[in-house]
Amino acid sequence: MALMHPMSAHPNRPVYLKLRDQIAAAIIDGVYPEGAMLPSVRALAAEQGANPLTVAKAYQQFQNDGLVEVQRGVGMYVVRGAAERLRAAEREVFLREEWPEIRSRMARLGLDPADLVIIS
Amino acid sequence: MALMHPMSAHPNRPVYLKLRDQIAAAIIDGVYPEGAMLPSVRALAAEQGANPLTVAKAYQQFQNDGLVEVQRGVGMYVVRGAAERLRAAEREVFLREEWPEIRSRMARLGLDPADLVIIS
DNA sequence: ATGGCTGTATTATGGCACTGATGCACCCCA
DNA sequence: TGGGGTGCATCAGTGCCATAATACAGCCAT
Repeated sequence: MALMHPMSAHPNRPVYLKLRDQIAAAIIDGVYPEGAMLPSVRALAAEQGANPLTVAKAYQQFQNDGLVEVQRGVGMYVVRGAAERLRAAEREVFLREEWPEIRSRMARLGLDPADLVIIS
Repeated sequence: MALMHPMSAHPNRPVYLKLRDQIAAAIIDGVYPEGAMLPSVRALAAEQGANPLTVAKAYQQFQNDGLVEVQRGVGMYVVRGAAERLRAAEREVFLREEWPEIRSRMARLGLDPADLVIIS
């Protein structure tokens, strides 16, 4: 039988959002440490097979949030405390918006988080 | 600070997908018991403030999966065993595709499912 | 100072998903 | 045999996304 939730998240999630999530994860994980320079829009675009403008759109949100600092003509740098602020913000959103839905969904499916902790 | 995941889960989730999830939940929960007729596309559209076609698109997937039976000119009916098949299928997808991502995401955020079981 | 790297602004274009309005085919019941 | 209820097909419109081609402004090492 065909699956029912081919995409509970989003199948056709916009590229610039995927990039944003990926970069955010990299910052939190320390792949791009504080003070380090992010890959240039052109470099990351080439690496990811995307358009430089699309990468710029992903970067845009980070400077809006003050997580990266732009030095025109030089590059974009991860500000101090960015990783922690990012993680705190994500955690906040996760607990408030995502986790309740996940819980009720699991309940409906007859699953219990306690049981799944062991598995993975 | 602006949040990071304005739509990590579903901000702009298409209406027809929201409806599909909602209907699937209703079937699993027995709101629409086996053998019962689903609300007509027009009725549900009016109730949800959506377009009849959008509702039809949501229903479409259920007939593709053989979970509902169509009687032209009459209505759509929930087939026998639909709830259980639906729940099994959803559970399969959840465990295989969603849960791993949730786990790694929680790990990145410094969260542990075991701790959150108590909260909610 | 010049070439090469940064990010950024502008404009245009194609594609695709979502939504909407209308009309048709079908079935049941009075 | 009508009338009102089904689902369904077609066509059109709208908006977002992604791409593209340029061009500009700033910085730096050679």
